Amino acid sequence: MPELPEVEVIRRGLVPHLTGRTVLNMAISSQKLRRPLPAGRLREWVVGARIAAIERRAKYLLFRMDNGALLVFHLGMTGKLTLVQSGGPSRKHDHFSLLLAGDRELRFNDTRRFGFIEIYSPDELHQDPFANLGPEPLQEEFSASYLFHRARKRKQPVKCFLMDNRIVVGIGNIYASEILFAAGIKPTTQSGELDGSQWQRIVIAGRAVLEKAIACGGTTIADFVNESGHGGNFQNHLQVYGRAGRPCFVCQTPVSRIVLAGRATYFCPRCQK
DNA sequence: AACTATACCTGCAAGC
DNA sequence: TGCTTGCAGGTATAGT
Repeated sequence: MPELPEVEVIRRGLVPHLTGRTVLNMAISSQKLRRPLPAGRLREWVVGARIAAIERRAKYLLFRMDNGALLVFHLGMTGKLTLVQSGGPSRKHDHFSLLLAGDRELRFNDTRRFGFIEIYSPDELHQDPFANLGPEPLQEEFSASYLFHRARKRKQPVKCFLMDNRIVVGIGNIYASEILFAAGIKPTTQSGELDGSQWQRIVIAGRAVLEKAIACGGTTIADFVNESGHGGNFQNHLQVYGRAGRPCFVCQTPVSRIVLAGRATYFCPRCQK
């Protein structure tokens, strides 16, 4: 479900409500998510602590607690984090909740349970838990020269390369197709064959697509909702994703659908070279 | 080493 | 109607 824009939309929505709040208690379901919930350590480091800041790294949401611990959420495919009045009815697939000062409750709901929740103590943070991740696409380090060097000699399709979080984070299956359409590059192109100006187009298109998606409140295909339970509307701006057989908005050629590394991939065979 | 297929889950739509 | 099949926004791991 959520790629970088959706996680960022949730983060921005949570910040004004949760920053500075104290966690009074928590509820944990017995079902495991992608990993088992670290119940004891969550209780130890989160209950009674105050949320000092809410950040994002890649598709991870990070809650910096005032005791120095880091609470990490990953939403997987169907994870939702919503803020509700405390004591509201629980729903199917609710797996975790934080009871907050001020009668609010943060609920983690995840149908497919591909998401997870992790907690790092201050000691564990001496080592960066995200050291294996590539740069953020909205920061300077994501540049044509960086991509050109990382892609050298690689035969991997550029779409798969952009979805590798060791190369660059936050770009998932929807935005990979959209970015390559905006850049005018065919998703099957071997990464190592792209030149500097093509990478430059990918960098520019990447930032533009992701920023516009954030401004639109994210993409809701089936079930993405923000912290208030509302969908986004970038699905109304998608150029190729999910549009197989329908005319390209630019040249009217039918949009193609192929499968790369097991994932549906959409492109315009005329606009993308 | 580089790349792809698979596994993890539930729910939904399409086809028979 | 009811069954089966395929597909879905992520990513770690196994296999070639």
